[in-house]
Amino acid sequence: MAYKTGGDSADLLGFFHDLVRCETRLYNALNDRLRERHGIVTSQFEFLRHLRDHPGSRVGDLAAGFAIGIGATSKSVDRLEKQGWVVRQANPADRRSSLLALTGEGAALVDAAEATAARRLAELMGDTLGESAPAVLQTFAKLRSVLERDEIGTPTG
Amino acid sequence: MAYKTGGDSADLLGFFHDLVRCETRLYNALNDRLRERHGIVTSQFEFLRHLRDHPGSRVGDLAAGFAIGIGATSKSVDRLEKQGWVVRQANPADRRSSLLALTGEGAALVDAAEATAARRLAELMGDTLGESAPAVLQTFAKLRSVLERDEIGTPTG
DNA sequence: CTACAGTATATGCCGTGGCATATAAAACGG
DNA sequence: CCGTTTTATATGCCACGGCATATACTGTAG
Repeated sequence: MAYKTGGDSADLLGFFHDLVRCETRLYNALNDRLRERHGIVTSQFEFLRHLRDHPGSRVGDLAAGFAIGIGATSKSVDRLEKQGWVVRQANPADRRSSLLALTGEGAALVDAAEATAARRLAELMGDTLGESAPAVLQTFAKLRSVLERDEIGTPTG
Repeated sequence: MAYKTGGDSADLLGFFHDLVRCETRLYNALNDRLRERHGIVTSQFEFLRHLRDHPGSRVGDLAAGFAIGIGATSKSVDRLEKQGWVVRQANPADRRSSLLALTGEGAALVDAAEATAARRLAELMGDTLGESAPAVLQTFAKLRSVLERDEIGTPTG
C-alpha cells in the first residue's frame, strides 16, 4: 500500500512543514523587495493585482478569493484607498456594497511591482524548481482549485 | 528558451499565488481541527514538534528554524510555558539563554496532535497530490534547504 | 406598505507578529 | 581585571488579522 496514492501520512507532515517554511521565506523576501522598491507589501501587491485582473470586485469578492476575513479585507482596502491606489465606487445595483477599482496611480504601481516580483521570484526559485517545475505548478493549481471548490479553510467573518 | 529551466517569470507569479493560497487554506483548516481537538493552533503544534525532535533548543534556534522574529518566538514560548507544555531550563553553558524542553503533558499533547494533523492533511491533500507527490515533496525539500542555506527571508529581530 | 429574514460591509476588541530597544551575560583586548 | 563589543533574550509599541457585533440595505411575505 505504500506509495499508492503518492505519499503516506508521515510524508505529508514533513511536506506541510517544508511548504509552510518555503512560503514564509519567499513571502518575507518578496515583502522586503516590494517595500524597498515600491513602498507596498506582498498582501497589497496581491490585492492590487486582483483588482487589475478583476475590475469591479467587491470587498467580499476579495475576501473569498484570498481566504481571509471580510473585516480584515475592508480595513486593508481602507489603507489602499487612503494611499490613493484604489477607489470605492458606488454600486448602482446594491447600495450595501461598493465596486472597487484601481486609480491610475494604482494601475501604474501594480504593473511596476509585478515586474519586480517576477524578477525576484525567478531569482529565488527559478533554478531550484528545475525540470520538475511543470509538475509542481500543475499540482498546486489543482490543489488550489480543489480546496476552493470545497471551501476548505475559509474563515468565518 | 521557453521551458528551459522549467518555467518563465509569468508562471512563477501564478505559482506563487497558488502556493500562498494553498498554504493559507491548509493552515486555516489545520488550525481549526487542532484547536477543536487539542486546544492549540498550528504554530504551537509546530513549536512543540520542533522541541520534541530537537530537545535543548534555545529561543533563537526556534526563531531561526521557523524564519520568524526572536521577540515573537520568546512571547510564543511564554504562552506555551504558561500552559504547562514547555519549560525553560537553566543553560549551564550560557546564562543568557535557556534550554527549552517539553513537559510530560507537552510530550503527550504533541503526539496526539500529530496523529490528528497527519489524518487531516491526508484528507486535505492525499488524493490531490496523486502520482506527482514524490516529485513535489522532493522539490519543496530542496527549495527549503536552498532558502535556508542562503538565509532568504530571515527576519531582522 | 410593513415587518422580518437575509446579506454586505464597517467597526471594535483582542491576540499575535514585526521591529526597536533594553537588559543581561559572554567574549575579547589591553 | 576593566572597558568595550557582541550575543541572547525579553519587553514595549505599533500594525494587522480574526472574530463578534453593529449598521445599512435588499428581498420577501402578507
